[in-house]
Amino acid sequence: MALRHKIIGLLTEAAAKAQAAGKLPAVTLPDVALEHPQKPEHGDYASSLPLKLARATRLKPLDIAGVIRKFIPADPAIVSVAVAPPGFINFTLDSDWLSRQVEEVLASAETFGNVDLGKGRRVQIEFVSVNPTGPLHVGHGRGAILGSALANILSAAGFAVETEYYINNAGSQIEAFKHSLYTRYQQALGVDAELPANGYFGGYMADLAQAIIAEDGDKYSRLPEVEAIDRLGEVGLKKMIGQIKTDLERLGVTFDTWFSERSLFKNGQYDTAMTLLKEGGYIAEKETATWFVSTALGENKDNVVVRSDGSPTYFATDIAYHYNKFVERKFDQVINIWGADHQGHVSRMKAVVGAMGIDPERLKVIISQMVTLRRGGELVRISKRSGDIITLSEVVDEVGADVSRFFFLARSADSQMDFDMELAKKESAENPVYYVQYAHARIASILTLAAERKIDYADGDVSLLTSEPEQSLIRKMLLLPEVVEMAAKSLGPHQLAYYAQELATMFHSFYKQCRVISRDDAGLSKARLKLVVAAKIALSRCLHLMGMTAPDTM
RNA sequence: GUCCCUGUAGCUCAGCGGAAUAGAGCGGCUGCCUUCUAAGCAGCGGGUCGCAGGUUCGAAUCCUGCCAGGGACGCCA
Repeated sequence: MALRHKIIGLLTEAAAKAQAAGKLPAVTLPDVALEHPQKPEHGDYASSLPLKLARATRLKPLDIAGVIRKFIPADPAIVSVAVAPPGFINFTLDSDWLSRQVEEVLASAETFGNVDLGKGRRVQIEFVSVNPTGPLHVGHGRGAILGSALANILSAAGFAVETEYYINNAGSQIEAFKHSLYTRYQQALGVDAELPANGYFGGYMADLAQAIIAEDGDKYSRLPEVEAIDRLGEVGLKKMIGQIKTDLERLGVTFDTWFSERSLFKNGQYDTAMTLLKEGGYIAEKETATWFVSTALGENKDNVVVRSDGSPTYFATDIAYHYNKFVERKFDQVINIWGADHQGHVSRMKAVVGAMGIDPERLKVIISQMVTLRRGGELVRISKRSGDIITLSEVVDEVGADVSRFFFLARSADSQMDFDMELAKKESAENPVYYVQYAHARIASILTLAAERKIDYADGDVSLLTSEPEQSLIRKMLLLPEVVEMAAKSLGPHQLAYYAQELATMFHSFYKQCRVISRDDAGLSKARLKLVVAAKIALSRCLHLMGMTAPDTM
């Protein structure tokens, strides 16, 4: 069990025992707040529980703290429990216990940092899900990286995670794509043709047409137009999806499932979902269209699900899709990562989930805010319709996958961000990405030297690790499980990026102050080798959870 | 007009289930390479936490209003 929970447990029990013994009024206990104090002299963990109890019990916080402290049993991990004004209870970890944790980290190896928050519950994370009508740009990259890191974190937190890309391959945008492609195809073959007004004007469409001509020649031009548009369009879609997949793989983003929107119509789930809503009384006909009456659920307005021409809207298929997620596939929890332009969709989606009899709390939507791409001071437009577009893969070409990932992960999804490629490249020498990876490489280098000198440190005695730099490094390492838990609970992968930097700082500082491989003190060398291996585990876990590489040389 | 996100150090951002002198990186200024990678370390300087009220023993954190920036309000997706 994580240390943090253990201490919370000690406090809760102590307060309850104090109440049972009549030393503390039997008021309802609040949730125990436990934090890491800023000042080292305040210990490793501090609780303000006495302060919170002061009003209800009408006692002085310091007195409450004194009473609770008496009921906290001795624990091997804790050397002291101190009462401090205005009413804190401070816990300081035992130095021997800390040293011994190095062995624990080594024993857990690649599972170090894992926690059992999820208890095997099934979580689906759906992200990116861009219409396959054009290449990915930076904004999509942000969602992709966020989603894949979150998937890693939730797995580490004990959830059974499945990642998914929802392919919107039905609907009017797809029709526009097919028409645009057909036009470009004709043009490439020397036929006079004009793009539809709602078409895709990007240069990549002409490239796509050329690529298809290179493979299949002009065979689609010999078909009747309607059939040609469809057959050609399908080939184009397949190629587009393939390109998206490749771009994502370059960033280390993969999916367990590529889910087809069309399948919802083939297997009848679309009809089932609509029937379900109809039976619930949430469907109404008005103005020749069919509406989901979201106003009945407190929404601002109703939404069309079936247009006057009988075709379903995007919202309608999304309803069916969520029916599929919750009812057919029975995910305990579903997380959707959407771009900022979809935020208006969140509340009605939750409303509709509730209308289908599913607890809306099981659906979490993360809105990743806009990314503006810059080159120095210059803004780069990323519109898909206009020809002027910097694709995600171009960004990855320039700054690399690791840097891209770290830059996106170092910000919470809530805040808009500028992605300045100039800066990402220019700063590369002083980059936090390299700072963290460098720590890992330095350890690898130490281990190489140890191997060259044939040092066997299996019998290293970790109890020798008592100095301040050593203990600080251990303390920081031991926070990884807490960070994983926090990041999983708050769905905030950025916390890992900050922690990784702090951990690297502790290592670099230790490295400067403590010579690991020394001819003078073989015993200490062996102990420190163990420490360094443990730190390497913690660092590489961090980097891997973020989907980054942990290089041995730099 | 309604709704969502943001406003913290020169810049980019953490912190926002309230609590002990507000943090990091970059940039600026000082020092530090005979031994495991200086892509490093140690230190200095830098803040009315957008503004105004309110709740509280205690607010960057919670509530209300306002201001500023971005986004959404389609029988597009």
